[in-house]
Amino acid sequence: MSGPARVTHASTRAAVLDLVRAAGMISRVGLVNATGLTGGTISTVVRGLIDEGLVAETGHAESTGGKRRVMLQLNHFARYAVGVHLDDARITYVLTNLGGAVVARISRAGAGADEPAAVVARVAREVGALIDSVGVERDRILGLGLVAARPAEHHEFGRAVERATGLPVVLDNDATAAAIGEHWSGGVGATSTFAALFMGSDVGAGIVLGGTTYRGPSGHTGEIGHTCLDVDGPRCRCGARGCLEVLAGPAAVVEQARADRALSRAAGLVGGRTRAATPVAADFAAISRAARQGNTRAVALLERSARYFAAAARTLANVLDLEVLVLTGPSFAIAGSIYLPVLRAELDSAFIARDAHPISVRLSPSAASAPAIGAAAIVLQSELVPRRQGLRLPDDLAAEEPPVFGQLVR
Amino acid sequence: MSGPARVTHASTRAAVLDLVRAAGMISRVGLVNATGLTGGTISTVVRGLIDEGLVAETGHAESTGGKRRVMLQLNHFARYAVGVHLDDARITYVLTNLGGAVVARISRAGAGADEPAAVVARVAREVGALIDSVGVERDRILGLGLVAARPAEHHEFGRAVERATGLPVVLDNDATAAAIGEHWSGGVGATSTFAALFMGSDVGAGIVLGGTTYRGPSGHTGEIGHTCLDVDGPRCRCGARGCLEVLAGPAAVVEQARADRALSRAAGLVGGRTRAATPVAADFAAISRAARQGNTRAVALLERSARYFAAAARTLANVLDLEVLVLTGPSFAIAGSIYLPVLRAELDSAFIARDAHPISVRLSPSAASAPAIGAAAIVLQSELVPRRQGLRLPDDLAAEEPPVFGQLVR
DNA sequence: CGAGGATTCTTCAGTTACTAAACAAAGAAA
DNA sequence: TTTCTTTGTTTAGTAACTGAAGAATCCTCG
Repeated sequence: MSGPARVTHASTRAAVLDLVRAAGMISRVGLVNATGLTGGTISTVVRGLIDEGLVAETGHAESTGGKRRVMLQLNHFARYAVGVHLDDARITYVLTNLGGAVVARISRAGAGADEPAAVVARVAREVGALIDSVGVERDRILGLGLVAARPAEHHEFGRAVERATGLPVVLDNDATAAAIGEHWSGGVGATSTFAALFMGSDVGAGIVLGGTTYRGPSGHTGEIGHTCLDVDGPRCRCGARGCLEVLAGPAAVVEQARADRALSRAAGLVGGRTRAATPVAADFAAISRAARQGNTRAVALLERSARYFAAAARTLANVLDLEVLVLTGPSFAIAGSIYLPVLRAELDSAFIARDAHPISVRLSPSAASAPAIGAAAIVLQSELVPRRQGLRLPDDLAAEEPPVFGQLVR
Repeated sequence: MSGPARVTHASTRAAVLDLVRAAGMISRVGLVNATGLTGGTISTVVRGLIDEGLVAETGHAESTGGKRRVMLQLNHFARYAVGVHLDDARITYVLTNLGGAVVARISRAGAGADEPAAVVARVAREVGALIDSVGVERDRILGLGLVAARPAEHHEFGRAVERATGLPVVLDNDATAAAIGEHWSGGVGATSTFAALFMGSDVGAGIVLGGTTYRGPSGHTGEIGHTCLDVDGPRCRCGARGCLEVLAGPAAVVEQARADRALSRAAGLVGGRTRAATPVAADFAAISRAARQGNTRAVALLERSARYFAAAARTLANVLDLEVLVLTGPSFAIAGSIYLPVLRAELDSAFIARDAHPISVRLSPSAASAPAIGAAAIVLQSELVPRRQGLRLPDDLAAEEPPVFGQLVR
């Protein structure tokens, strides 16, 4: 069905553009070394990028004995992207520039049980406000990334948002988005193999292998919430026993805290007896606050959870031969300082490939908005990187194509 | 450093060749549909393959209203490859043709504590005998795949084998090789995402994602032996607690059986009190035999192990969104019938993406020699598939390049 | 200050791997 | 036989490279 298969100019252009972005500032010779292409090719590709206004020449480097290199930089404010993260507890909006830097950011209460149509209208309104707040022309915005825990359920919603905002919409998983956000924000090498451990209202992992995000055949990748950590443990909603989610997920932590009268009172848990609309995230935050203020029962509770997370992270690292593990998402934004040392200790002492290469465990510098930033980054990628690379391979089935994430809807 | 970056004719040629191999028999039009290339391109690529003697025209298909399709097939006996699997207990040799079909196969005792030089000489002799047994000319053999549990330790050994046999040698992990063997032998779709759960003297998993084998940045992929299944479990040699290997690996099963006097006697365990040279595999086989003959204690022991394996397999499937899981390796060749139903039940009831797509769990039809077959398949791949595809990307470090598996040494 | 080397960047002819489209060949249906 | 369908080949054209020559810029040293 779809178009030609050869690796066209488009992919080279995207690779060069991505190098310029990743490097921050680089010369044509630098691009020659980094890509393996010849100077002539780089010359023409760069000229095209400059003509489009995506890249600009910005001064010169020091001479190394001959002509000074002309330095190139991304023209950061040439294009923009919107990222929206639908969490149960909150909806986070960011507007980023071409470099993935956040230009504007707002956060509002979650949608709860509102009518879908009302939510669409609200999202469109809030996206409009976000854009207007910095006065960017609409035609400079490449699109809108919409990420959530179960993106497949938001397909129609995405279509509606597309109609309401007039922006092309890309759907994806929030954990995957968080990983892409980390990758895009630098800090992790361009070809690195890493996972973003995500904790929001639920748990997941975004996976990037050798610089390429891995989504799996049905987009259900990185379900570490259902990593088995006790074959005889309590039963999980997935049907199995002893999953990370039931043992140590945010909902489990909150439930355990609520069962502890003294802790409930000290932390001022809002959930209490009654099942409120979106209490897990709020209560988890309250427990984390209590822990940071030295409440030993809160600390013990979170450290217990962290030990389970550490075991799951180790499993993940061993299976995928990870180089980097980043903790992101709203819940890690709050409680990361408690989880981080526990995970680090586990992976330093028991990562199987540690003799071959170290594994770096760190907390995202922007954990709370990482999924939204990633959502915007996906838009940037899907606009700047070619849709499919390489040959289309068989399994010619695909009469009814499955929903594809991380690509523009329609 | 290394060569050009564009996707050259070589990769298309390899893709077409691989399609011919995978399909068994296919027409040019079939290749057009499968690749997305035009008829003209397929025409010239196929002509090249026929000229090289790798592909042959073999009759016609029924007409569908017009000219009958000329069917193409791999010229199976145009080239050969040798696969060698170094297990602690046994060394397995196979000679396969271009299609990956086993032409000759021998199996000898493991090397134990023999001198490396002696082992090299022995391997070279036995490879020679293997080749001579079917009278294939040396120059039709593409190379020798050498797979083992820790391939990095066999680098020098591989060089020596290369010198002794005169064949180019490719090193790789045995679990990865087993996965490639399964992939190559068909049964698993060309673009499928699957894992080969491997049990020999130890435990591992070979991973193929969307048709591409995943080796990780340091080749330490699929270490499911160190999947955590009990955060408070017994300590493992990797430094952690409750790893699959200590809870349910072959060595653990054998140890548990030896502690059971009645079972030891019934199964006739050779290990007994003393630590013999390579008893684990033999004893594991004895336990499996006893279980198949209805010994309830042996059955209970293996089923207990299977439950742990099932939990680890579920974790793996959930993280990678697997479509297929194949059990391979010598130990599954013997005990697969006991493990298979337990794993199947677990994944049918608790695989998180099961609503999106089914996961098929099956036993390899050639579990015992799968790693050796895979080793040969790696040679076929590394000869017929281009080294690197796409652009070489940055992280320009790599002054001292790390050892690369799955590619020819030198 | 100006020649000569070093380095960076551009230009341009040539190559490769494709596509598109016309054409030829072979069989089916009428 | 004529006409249609399908398969496969040939040919001219094109995109995206490479390689090599040349232009531009800067440094150094007499």
